[in-house]
Amino acid sequence: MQYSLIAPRHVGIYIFGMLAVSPLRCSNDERQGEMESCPDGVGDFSDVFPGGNLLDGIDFDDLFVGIEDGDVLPDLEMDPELLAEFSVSGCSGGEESAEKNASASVGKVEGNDSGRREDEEEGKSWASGLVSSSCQTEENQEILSKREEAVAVNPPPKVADKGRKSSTQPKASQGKRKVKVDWTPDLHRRFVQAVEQLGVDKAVPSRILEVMGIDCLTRHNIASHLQKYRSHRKHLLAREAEAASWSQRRQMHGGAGGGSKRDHMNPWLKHVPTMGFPPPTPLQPFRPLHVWGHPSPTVDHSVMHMWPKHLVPSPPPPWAPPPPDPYWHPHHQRVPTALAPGTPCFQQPLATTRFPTPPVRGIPPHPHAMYKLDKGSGFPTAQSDYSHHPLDLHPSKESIDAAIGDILSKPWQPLPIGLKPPSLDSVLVELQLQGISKIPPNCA
DNA sequence: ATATGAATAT
DNA sequence: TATATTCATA
Repeated sequence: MQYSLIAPRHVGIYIFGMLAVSPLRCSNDERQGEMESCPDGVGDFSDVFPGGNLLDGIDFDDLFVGIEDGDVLPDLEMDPELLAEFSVSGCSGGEESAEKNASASVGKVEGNDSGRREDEEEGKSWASGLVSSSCQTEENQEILSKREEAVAVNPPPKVADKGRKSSTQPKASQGKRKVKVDWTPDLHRRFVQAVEQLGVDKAVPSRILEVMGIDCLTRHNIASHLQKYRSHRKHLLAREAEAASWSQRRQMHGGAGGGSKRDHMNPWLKHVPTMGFPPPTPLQPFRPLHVWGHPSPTVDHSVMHMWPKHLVPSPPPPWAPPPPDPYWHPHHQRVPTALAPGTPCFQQPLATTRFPTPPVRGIPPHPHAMYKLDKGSGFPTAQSDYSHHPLDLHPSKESIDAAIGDILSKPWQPLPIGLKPPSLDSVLVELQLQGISKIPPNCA
């Protein structure tokens, strides 16, 4: 069940408000049939406030904001007729199962009541109390549902109601509250599809909206998401460029196969197999299906498989899945390293045969694959902070010393993705074998 | 007048 | 943090 943290909280808030003024509630009473949003957790406080303490979960500021809004509490008295009307007016009130259909939960009641400045969602974001509305794609597949809270109840404008902006209706009753779109994986997938179909360069909000064909979304929703998408893409491209540059430098200097003269001169190049590194493009092991960016048109979905349950590491080895992209989708991957059994995965590209085991120390195959060794357990933990500089492939003596000091004192280890990192001990042994004496005392 | 996108707010 | 809103401008 996917919630934005905001949504259920506010829902709870208004439920709380309702409880104070009205017996109307989402529970096993006679309203159950109409309040179809209940099964989704709206009425389940244990869902909303896992801690079990209702009061703790309430943001009274928001509550007061809602009350000040003036139309919140009165509207808590919902007219069953409106609900009925709601349910037949195109958006089903039923809740889809969260794991099957992406549902965009919608939470926040907008405080801004000032004059309408928007256009296209006029008449779309009519609200209803504590019900879920859902949007469907052209294929009639339920993709997005906006859950609206206890807000002003306004019947959806009927088709003939095109002449909106009836200036006679000022604002408050216009039920125009915008809702927060939860960009679920499914929704995002459609977004990316649309963007790619249009071409990344030509993809502008309005066109994307068209292509996506989800009329619950507004151009602004898209624009906001697009902004983030582009930002991420930029980030990603920079990373790949950097990785490619590393790869290139390695090729230029490393030479093939057995050590070159250079290898003798540079202890950090010893034992470095030339082809021993993953491709610059981070093909991550246990790659989750939904990642930001492009939906990998090159990925053959026929090789996609369900990771055998009995092979799913439990707990997953810390070195196996580097954070998919900590910059990007933490929301839907709250536990990036935890792989639920049955999670569809792309198979790791032959880590044991294509890449050396054990891995080579000291030279980053990918500048951002950083780990640090836990001195207690000896296990590495993934580093999501990209600010650490990778080691220079061909460092001067000084930079070697600096790097050693840096690595061992932190100690951050740049490692090939998907490979088991060396233990701290083995690093120290290696350094000693190489006659490197400058091991910071705090690492011994 | 309106769509866009960066900046900023929530 | 993710998404919404504002704001400058094209």
